[in-house]
Amino acid sequence: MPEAVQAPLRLATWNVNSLKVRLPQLLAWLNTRTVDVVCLQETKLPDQSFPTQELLDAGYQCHFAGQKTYNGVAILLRTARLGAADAVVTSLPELDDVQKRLIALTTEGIRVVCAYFPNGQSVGSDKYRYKLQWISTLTQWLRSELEKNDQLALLGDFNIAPEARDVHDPLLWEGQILCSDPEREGFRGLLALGLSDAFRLFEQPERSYTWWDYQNLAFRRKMGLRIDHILLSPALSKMCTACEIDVELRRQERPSDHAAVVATLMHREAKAHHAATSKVHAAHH
DNA sequence: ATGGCCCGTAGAACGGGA
Repeated sequence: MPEAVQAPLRLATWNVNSLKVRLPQLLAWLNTRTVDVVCLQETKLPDQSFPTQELLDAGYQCHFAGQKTYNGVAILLRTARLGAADAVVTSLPELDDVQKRLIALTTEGIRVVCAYFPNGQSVGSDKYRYKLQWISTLTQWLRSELEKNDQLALLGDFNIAPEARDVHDPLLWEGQILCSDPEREGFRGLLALGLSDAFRLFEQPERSYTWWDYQNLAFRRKMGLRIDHILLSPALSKMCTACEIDVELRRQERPSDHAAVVATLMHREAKAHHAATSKVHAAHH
């Protein structure tokens, strides 16, 4: 009797740019996609205003760290698939920060870290220095988290376009905020912890981006940046079978300026079964 | 050719986003 094939686990990240405005879209999205872990950024809601009941009705338990007007992060867990969350933290332990930019929890043995990196505003500004400091603090904290958890996923709005191919016009953006060398070094520092950029584990279409300016018909003209990412520890990278940007969210009426990124994880047995099934299909064509 | 947004907090513009 073959072992039952476990369904894939889907992890997603989406900067909603106000959860109050985007809640109907989020609920519709959750209804049509099977995503098990959903990381949200820029909820812009104090905790008492978080739509816990609506999301519970939609099948998700909520963990969040919010504030009025700015920032705010959340992790939603699909209750039909995932049990209770452990070891929830709502800030970087080493950083005394009023800005709500991080939440982490453990579910099914996976350490899920949801991050909203500072934007930085402009290179050389106070906000830029804060951004670099924040990234450095995150990196140090993740180093210790990885010692305790070999299954770790870092998802969120990194506000960093790692390479030229992640930018619609690399010359225009060269050295600018989101693309400067120190920011990109920060991104590489995260990879140096052993994390992999899930999106780049696979062949991807050219001009794949996750953010487009609301102005200048940027979305239609494919003038975007890839700044939202899913980074996976080696143990999870091995299980990753797909990573995609969901641009449908950006096509809708009154969209967030960000698209979602979704990664699929399968256990080895399931992956082997999947590969075998694909071969059978291929043989038929 | 140029510039054109959106959100929250306001209760009119403005700061922030990226």
